[in-house]
Amino acid sequence: MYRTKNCGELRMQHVGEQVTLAGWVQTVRKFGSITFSDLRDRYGITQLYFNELLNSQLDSTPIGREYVLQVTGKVVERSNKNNKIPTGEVEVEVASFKILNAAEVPPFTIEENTDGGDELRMKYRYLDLRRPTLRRNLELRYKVNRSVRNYLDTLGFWDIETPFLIKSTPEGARDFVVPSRMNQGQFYALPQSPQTFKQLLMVSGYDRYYQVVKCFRDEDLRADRQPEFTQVDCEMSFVEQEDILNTFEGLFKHVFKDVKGVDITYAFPRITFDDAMWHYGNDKPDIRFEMKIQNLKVDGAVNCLTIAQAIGGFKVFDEAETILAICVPGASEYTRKQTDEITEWAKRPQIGMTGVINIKCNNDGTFKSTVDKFFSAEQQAEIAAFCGAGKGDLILLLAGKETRTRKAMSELRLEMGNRLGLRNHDDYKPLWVIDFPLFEYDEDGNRWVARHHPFTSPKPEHIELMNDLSRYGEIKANAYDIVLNGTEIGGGSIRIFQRHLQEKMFAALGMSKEEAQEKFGFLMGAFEYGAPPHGGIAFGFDRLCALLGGQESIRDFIAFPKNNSGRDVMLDAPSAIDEAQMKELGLK
RNA sequence: GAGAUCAUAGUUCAAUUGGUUAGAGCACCGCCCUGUCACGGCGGAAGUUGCGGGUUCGAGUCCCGUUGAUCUCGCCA
Repeated sequence: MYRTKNCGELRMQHVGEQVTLAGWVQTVRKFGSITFSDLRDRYGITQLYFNELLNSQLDSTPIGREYVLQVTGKVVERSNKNNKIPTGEVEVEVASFKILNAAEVPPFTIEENTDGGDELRMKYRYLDLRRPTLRRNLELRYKVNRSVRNYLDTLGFWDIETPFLIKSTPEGARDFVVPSRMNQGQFYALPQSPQTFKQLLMVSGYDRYYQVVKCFRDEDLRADRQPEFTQVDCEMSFVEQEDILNTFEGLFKHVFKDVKGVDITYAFPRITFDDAMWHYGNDKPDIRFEMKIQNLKVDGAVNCLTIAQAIGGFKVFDEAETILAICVPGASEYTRKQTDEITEWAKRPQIGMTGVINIKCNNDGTFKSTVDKFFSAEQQAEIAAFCGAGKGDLILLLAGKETRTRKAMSELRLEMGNRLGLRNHDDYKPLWVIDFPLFEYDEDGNRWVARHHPFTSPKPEHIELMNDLSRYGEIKANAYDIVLNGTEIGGGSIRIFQRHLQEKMFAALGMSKEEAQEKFGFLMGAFEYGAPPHGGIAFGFDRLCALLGGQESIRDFIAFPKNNSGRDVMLDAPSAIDEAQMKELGLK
């Protein structure tokens, strides 16, 4: 046995015991004739004490950072205790030690706060993973995983694996493909999700299925996106939307309680997609703070009369399709510099507005705005009243095309939430967004596409509208997202389970009968052999872990992540393959 | 496909309007040190300023190109 105890477990109660530890040398502190060293493993850090005798051995066999060391000695009470670490009351007085493996000097410090940059840490990921920060993240991930499995197991869900080498489909994200050697010139695709398989499992009668499973999408990346990522994929039969929302709301409450000790006792708020867009400008509202969007004018229709009554006419407002406002509480004292900063922020190409109008509702009841020329004090008071602004508040207005302006206002709201410190990551405010549109119009492709995916069922009362192309935009789906603190962490739908409706759906998406048969014949065939009503949901597992860990980036919650360009900088993948391999695969 | 920011010692950063021999912290190496735990003291080594071109008497600094990184928009059913 290499060790009798680990580096995190020794306490006062162990004083006097003879122990053997094995781990990595974190630091060496030499004092002439005695030496202290910290030994680290996954469980913690234990101080080693080399007395005068042992110290001379260190001269002949020196130890350095990250050496793998085995020591045997007696646990003793420290004369100077360290209350910063759990083992800080004791130390091991080394009687003998053995270097199990020497180590090069690592390229960055392996401590709580490393001095290494992202790229370097990725290249030496196995070293970065020794740091307590990363270790805690992966531990959290494991606990979330276990908690999810425990909950679903209790409810009788079965974990069933589905294949990774599958067929490429045209809809949705770009597929990763894998050439087939035995079928030259043909390719498998890696699944974007196990969607069709889990539906087939429902047809097979496995009415409660889940899987913690890798999914693959060949799209451009972000801090919270990886080319391969993990989903908690679930599906149930003989359920309605209500059953699914209740079941998985329960899952979230369980995980929050289990992993974070957070008790959410109330029912998650539910908000329709339309309301979310109207009040927050997006379909994943951050409801940790209010600051709801005020719709002064939308698609040319004026809701706040005053804004159409500018003195001598105000071109910016008159010509705008949409005018939106938010009321920033307690910000009326913002300086010119601060409001300019906000304007500059809105003018960045990613936001794309030409400016931000502000009205300061001063504490003395007066108004000061960038549009004093166009609106009298009384008129500004009316606008303030419409926006629900009181003394001391700052109203920010954006005007322009509906889509762009709403999107920009959504971003501005979040930005102001950040500036005011209203987005505390310890504050968990989950909600359901429901009643998503079934279709959305794809401007580039000049066609209607499925907003969720083509297996999503329209609301029964809206099926009729599928016969009228001009009303596609009105059709709502039995689709829902779960949103946490402004991030979509899961989404799902009640599925289509009848062949005729599925055919109708494919036709609505502009797919010919032949094409639908070729791509999804297996699914429609299955629907002819007794498919039960079913529906499900999938959660972005990496994102959920990052949120629970209070971080933006999912990378440090994945043991071996890829960088911004989808590269594994440790392996240096992807890479070229040799000529012979190419030939064998029929690629050359 | 696009925008922003960045690239200088092992590492994290600095270097004034373009001006002497490119500096500092940490890490590393050597010597000293019996209670440290961010140990301390003294000394030392360490650089093709990502790469290629240009402007200039002179470029880490300005310009063009290129490669890579981070964040974002498009994209991600």
